[in-house]
Amino acid sequence: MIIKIEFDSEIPIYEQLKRQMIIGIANGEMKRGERLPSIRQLGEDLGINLHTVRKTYNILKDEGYVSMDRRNGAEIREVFDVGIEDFEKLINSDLEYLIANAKNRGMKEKDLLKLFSSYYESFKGGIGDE
Amino acid sequence: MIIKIEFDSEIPIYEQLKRQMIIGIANGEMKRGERLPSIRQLGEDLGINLHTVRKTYNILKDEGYVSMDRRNGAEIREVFDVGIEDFEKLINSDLEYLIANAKNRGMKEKDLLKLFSSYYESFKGGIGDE
Amino acid sequence: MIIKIEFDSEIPIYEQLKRQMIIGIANGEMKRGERLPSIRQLGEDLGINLHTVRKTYNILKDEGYVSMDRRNGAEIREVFDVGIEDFEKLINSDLEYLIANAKNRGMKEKDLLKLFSSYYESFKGGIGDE
Amino acid sequence: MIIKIEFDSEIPIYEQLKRQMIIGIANGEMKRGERLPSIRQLGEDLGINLHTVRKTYNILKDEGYVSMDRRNGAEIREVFDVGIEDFEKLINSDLEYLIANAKNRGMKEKDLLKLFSSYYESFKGGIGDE
DNA sequence: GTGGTCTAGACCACG
DNA sequence: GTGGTCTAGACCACG
Repeated sequence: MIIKIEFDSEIPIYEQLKRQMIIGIANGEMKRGERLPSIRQLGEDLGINLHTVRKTYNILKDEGYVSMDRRNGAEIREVFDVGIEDFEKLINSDLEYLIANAKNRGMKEKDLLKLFSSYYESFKGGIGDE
Repeated sequence: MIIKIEFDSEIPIYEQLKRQMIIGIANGEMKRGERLPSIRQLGEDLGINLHTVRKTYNILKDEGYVSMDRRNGAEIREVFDVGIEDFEKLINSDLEYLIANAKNRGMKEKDLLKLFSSYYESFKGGIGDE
Repeated sequence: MIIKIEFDSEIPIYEQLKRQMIIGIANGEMKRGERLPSIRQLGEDLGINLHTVRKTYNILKDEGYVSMDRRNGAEIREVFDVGIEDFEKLINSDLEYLIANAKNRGMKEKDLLKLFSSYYESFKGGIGDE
Repeated sequence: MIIKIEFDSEIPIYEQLKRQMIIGIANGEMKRGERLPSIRQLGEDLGINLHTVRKTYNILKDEGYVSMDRRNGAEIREVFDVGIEDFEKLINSDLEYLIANAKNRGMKEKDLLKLFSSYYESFKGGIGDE
């Protein structure tokens, strides 16, 4: 899986990394139970500090995506059962703003639904489709 | 239009304000050509610093939603033709992440589409529907 | 409120700090809504790094004890409504072990209950008694 | 006696093992003078490293629960007279923190006492009741 | 002035 | 070899 950090983005590095990993989980590039690279390794590969990688891993752990221990390092969890209710709140607020923006910009409901479905399509075969 | 700032949110105040105004534009609470309250007035009403309000107004101006001049203050523009290309990038990246997250959490495409349409519905009558 | 860090303890500094603050909340030395010292200030006072203090504050925030923002710094929340169910699990496992140990050591139920009540007594007037 | 290690717990394995053995002693599953399984055997049964088992045994020895020699292996001691003063310190600090947390969370003294007694009850018949 | 991010590097605990 | 803790210090975002 290819991860690309934009160093001059206003989105923090740890957040960029988190988002790309979550997308990687959705589209099947990362499987349940799969072992993640070590914090040190990934930091080196991406050219970022290991503390920044750790922060991302810890957030993914808190959100239920990842488990970590000193024996096996970090890995994708088999089930994502943590923080669902927090997620519901988040998605509602994010989605409302996103749709408002799209509508104001003149995007028709039909077109947004199409865009929407094409993303869902691109994630076929990832987690959630078994 | 009622605006509600959560002071202990992790979303910056200027961003909360921006989002709510964009939602207000989408659902018709704010019309094209409508004059916005003065920076000083709005800051006072919301109990926030006027630098913060100015920041929001400037961002809305940069994004093409608002025009500002010394005489008339700020008002909603008649056309939103600025910053479209930035918007395209943003919506694509945000939407991809949002859908990835929803899918990983076990939300079915059908249910997300429904949630999605209900938001679109709630914006009936606002800008973009004329 | 006096906080004392043992630098050669096996309990991490951030955990020592957290525990003492939670005890301070229980016994009324820290009140709901009270402002905490800034991260920098407390780090200086205790002779520890500000990142260590930040870690404690962030944990207390995650556990629902503290809210933080850039305007007011950190403060004790008015209600502690986060993470209750996690706490239930934790207390059960900790309590079982603690009691097993006490019983093995020859401590009688009566004496442990007495110790127990004396702690509860010492927290009279703190949060939870209003 | 059944021991269950959670490999993705944040509590170290040697500590999980120690706690469960101490609980087993309290509830009578392990008796005074009883011989413990060999380090190698237990490690194999639990699927953990034998260094880890050795660490637990050594700690239990240091705390006065277990005696070890080359001939008889490890066994539960007849009297637990070592490390009492350490235990006193520990229980006081742990109990204070536990009760503070419970109180802050809104748990009433009555309910905590009830929980407390139910654990004591569940240990009826173990060591400390003869 | 407040907390947040990021880097850098040392040392430690676990297994 | 893995992640965890702690320190140190720079720069930034928010208000």
